[in-house]
Amino acid sequence: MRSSSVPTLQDVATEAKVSTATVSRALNNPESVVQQTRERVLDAVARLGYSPNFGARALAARRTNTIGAVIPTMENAIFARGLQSFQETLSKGGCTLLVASSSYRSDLEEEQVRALVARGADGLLLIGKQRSSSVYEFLNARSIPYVVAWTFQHDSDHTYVGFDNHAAAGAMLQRVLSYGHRAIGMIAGLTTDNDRARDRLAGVSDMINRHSHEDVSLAVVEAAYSYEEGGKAAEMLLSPSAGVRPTVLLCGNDILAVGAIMQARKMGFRVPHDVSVTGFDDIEVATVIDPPLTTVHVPHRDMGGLAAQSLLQMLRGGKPSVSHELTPTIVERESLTQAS
Amino acid sequence: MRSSSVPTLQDVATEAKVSTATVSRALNNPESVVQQTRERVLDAVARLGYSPNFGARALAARRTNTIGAVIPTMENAIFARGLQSFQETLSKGGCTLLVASSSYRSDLEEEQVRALVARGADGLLLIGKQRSSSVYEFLNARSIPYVVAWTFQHDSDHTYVGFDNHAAAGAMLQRVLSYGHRAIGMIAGLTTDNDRARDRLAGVSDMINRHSHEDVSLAVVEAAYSYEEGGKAAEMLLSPSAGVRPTVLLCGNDILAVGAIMQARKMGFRVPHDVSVTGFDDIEVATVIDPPLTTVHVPHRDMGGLAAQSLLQMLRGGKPSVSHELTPTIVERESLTQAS
DNA sequence: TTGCAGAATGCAAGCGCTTACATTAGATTT
DNA sequence: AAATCTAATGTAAGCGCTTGCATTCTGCAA
Repeated sequence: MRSSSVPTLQDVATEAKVSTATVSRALNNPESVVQQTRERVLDAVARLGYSPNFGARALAARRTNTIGAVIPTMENAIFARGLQSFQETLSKGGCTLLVASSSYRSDLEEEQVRALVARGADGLLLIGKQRSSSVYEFLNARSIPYVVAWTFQHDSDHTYVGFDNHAAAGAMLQRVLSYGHRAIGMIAGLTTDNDRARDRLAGVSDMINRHSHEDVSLAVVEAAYSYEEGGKAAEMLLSPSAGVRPTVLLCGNDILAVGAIMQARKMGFRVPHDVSVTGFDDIEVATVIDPPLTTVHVPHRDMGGLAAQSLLQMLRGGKPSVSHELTPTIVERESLTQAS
Repeated sequence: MRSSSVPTLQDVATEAKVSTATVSRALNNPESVVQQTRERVLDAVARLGYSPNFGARALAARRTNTIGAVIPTMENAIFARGLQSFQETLSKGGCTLLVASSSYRSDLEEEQVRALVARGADGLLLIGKQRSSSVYEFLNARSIPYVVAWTFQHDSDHTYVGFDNHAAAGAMLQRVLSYGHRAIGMIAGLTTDNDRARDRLAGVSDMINRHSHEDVSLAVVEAAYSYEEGGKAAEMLLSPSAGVRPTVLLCGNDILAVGAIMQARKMGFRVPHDVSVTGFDDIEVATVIDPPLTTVHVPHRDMGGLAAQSLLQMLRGGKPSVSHELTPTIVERESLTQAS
């Protein structure tokens, strides 16, 4: 072994008095090597402190056992749970996860996709359905499998593992209506470059149109996904100057909802007595805030797990995986009550 | 170009009618190639949709321009801000960030360190000072530079970019005492495998010992870093069966503090009137919760930026970087008031 | 025109690993 | 004991890129 340097496969081979091929096999495919040899090799590995060179391995094997995920943000918990189970399932399948974030910008997303692929990602997890077709072309040209999650679409060329944001938001609106609310405020996520936010907003407004005979009003404010922005949006909707004051604030996700609740309180409103608030996602904070949030529960863990399984399967079998549609449910806690 | 396959450097070279060396230079070192050639090459790259193979590049160049970071968790916002600016600075320096998480377990941390290095990380960001010396040995044997962040230690062999958790927590305790509190409750983070949590706890209790003549009482509960656990801990400390009821809850971080505030409310206490609560970190939620949290502000962004700079410098110059000690400050908002 | 320095480019040797194929050793049969 | 088969191991050819060194251009001075 060249002193002062990192040990290579060759060094291990010399140390164990076998060929590099045998070392490689002993490491990657242990049962193809006889017990005694295997021990000699592992011994040498330990003695030398060898660890394989990822680049070389990737180069030679033409695969990296790495899956990439491009998520919009790591800054809040929205994607954490789903990603966590995605990762767990992947790792059971012998794959590592590489995460990149796009900051909700599709140009950055494309860049990150390329970066992950350049780093050798064998497959990709993409969030949401809105992106330039060049991303798909790029991936297809390299026959890199991918799964689109957090959303769902019928009759598509792509593999989806997600749910219908439009329908789920519509269902929540119906629930809200059933509580007697007619003055609706909605705090939507920024709809630019975010089809989930857009679908949720559309789900609500489409459903309102269906109930138009009931004289329902809708005021919408868009807000970036942070507590603070949620609060600001709530302030706009609840301030006296804003016309008819909503009796309920439907929020595009739980972060916004929590921000809204806190702001409503600061303004002297009691939640839900004076104003109801609903969320979307059902992340941890939804159960902790006072009042506990009535929200749309998204089966994030299932979604992550299924997405990973699909990807793994596409990697192994090469067969085009089928889409999975999950169904969110409404979790009633205490932040939604009868219109006052 | 072999049809149906991903284009390689060779393909680009052929297409541009130059050698592979020239293509490589045109891409990595543009000024070493004459304008006209460069254009021909870039043209060919675009036409072919070429993107370089990371593994091959790493193998040949013996560097990846990748920095790894092993953080305890991605699940909450504690590390988000610091990591964000770490990333930004890195990317200005032409490096990519690879993140792995250790789940607050040092065996996993070691594993992740090896994984990142195997993936070709040129340098590493480590959180906290507690880890097996074999990690350092491993890194040193491979001469991989690393920076230890989120903590600080004088006279150490390692490069630290962080702050003195012990002192900061002590300072907060002093502030609390100055508000007249004598019955102190502390909700500490889990101290196993977490030196920051341990230092903060020790900072508080050491400071109390210094004030022992003032008859100060301290009750401690440890809790995992989640709103819910923070709430449970608060419940234990505030329940009537727990002996003398604390008039203030010092929390190991803001997440715990928010959980504690919410729980205190549920139990019918007014915050801060009946019980004060303090946090640590000053993450976004601290400003949004009601009442806004009095907490220790940690200069996360500076810390991340400095850590990245140090690493970059060690990578370039090879010179051992110096440690940086940052000073947290106490931000007074509304959750801490006079003892009742 | 010739010579020459310096810039631009090409050549080719690896980087550390995997894997098809060749070889050898052991077990089994005749 | 020879022949045959199979399992274990070795040989060596790349994988796609970078880079030291050799070669070929330039432009300019002599």
